[in-house]
Amino acid sequence: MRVSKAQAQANRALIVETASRLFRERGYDGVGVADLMAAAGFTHGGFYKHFASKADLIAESAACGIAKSLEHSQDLSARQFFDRYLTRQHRDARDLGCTLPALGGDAARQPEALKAVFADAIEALLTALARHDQETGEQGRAQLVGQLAQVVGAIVLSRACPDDSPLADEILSACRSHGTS
Amino acid sequence: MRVSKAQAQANRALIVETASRLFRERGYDGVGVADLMAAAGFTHGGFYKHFASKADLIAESAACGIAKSLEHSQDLSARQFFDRYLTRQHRDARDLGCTLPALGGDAARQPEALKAVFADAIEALLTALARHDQETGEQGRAQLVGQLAQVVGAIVLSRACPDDSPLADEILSACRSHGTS
DNA sequence: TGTACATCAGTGAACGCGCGTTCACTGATGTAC
DNA sequence: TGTACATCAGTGAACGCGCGTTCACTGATGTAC
Repeated sequence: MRVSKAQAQANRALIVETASRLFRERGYDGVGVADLMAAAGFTHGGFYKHFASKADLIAESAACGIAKSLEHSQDLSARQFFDRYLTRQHRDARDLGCTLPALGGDAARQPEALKAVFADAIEALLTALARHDQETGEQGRAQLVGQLAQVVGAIVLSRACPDDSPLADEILSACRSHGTS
Repeated sequence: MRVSKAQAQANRALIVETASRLFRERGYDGVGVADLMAAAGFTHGGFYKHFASKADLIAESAACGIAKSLEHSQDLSARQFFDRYLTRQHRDARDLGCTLPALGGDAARQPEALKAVFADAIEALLTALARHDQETGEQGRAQLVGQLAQVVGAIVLSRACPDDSPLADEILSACRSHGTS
């Protein structure tokens, strides 16, 4: 059942995107190669025609997830970006949300190659946010780093609380109103 | 090889403490029951004389880890606590550091019972920090929540960067100097 | 343009391995007399 | 206090299962003539 080159490339991209979503939802250890391929509509054997190993896909899916986040932030000021970041929608949609709170904790235990992807991702996000804030000007990079840390921490802590927990909502709203760091 | 009641209780506590350390370092999926029991100096079979399941131990080890953090914060002001939080030592010693950045991301994918433990932990930590800040007084709870989110996020992001990454250090120092949220 | 053949994306069975959990067993501890 | 027996913490082999990875195979695609 060979498939056209264009189709194969599209299928590969679909696998990466599916992986990015599933990993964010269930973690790197929570998604098997077979799960993942089935979710993308394939059988597991074909996986190794596209990737050398699961670790390779993990690195690629992290880059893909962050690229999507950057697209979404394209036309937002830092303030707008952080305000959307600290919503219940973002908190509750792990699979579609930012990769940093979803997998940052896991990245710490992964190979250096993946950590490099995360470092590049953080750097790219800071650059994008700084670029759209040139009008306000006074926002220093250190302040931006501090704000990013705060919103990432807020999502991590809020998600660690039970689904109906008042604390989960309090964490988000407390950081929303004190977002000027 | 029966063992005295006191010894059995001490052994149980040792298993919980060992688990708390190993989980923080390698994550819940990264430590097997056999690994864990071996690290505590036992064979794996005895595990189920102490715990009904791995999930039960996970919940208990999280509570244990946070209790240790609270002890350490006992005589510190919020400012002192956060300053120690944002050090390279803390960043590099995952196994001995705070449970929130080490396992908060994983907790999001764990059963509600564990999330309840995390929510209680966050609440207890906020209470402890507020108590020692009554002298300064002006520190509102929302501000404290914001600061906690920031330091947790800073450790998560810093650990997600490669070991020798300048960005990893920059994140910590940026949050240290802007810690007044 | 049409034909013959090599390529290779995708299939699904199979591999060794480590996981969480169970179980028959051991022998020192705790208890009843 | 001393003896006989039940208890149960800890041992280590075994269980079924799902994991990442491999492999022989299929058949449409791409290529050479």
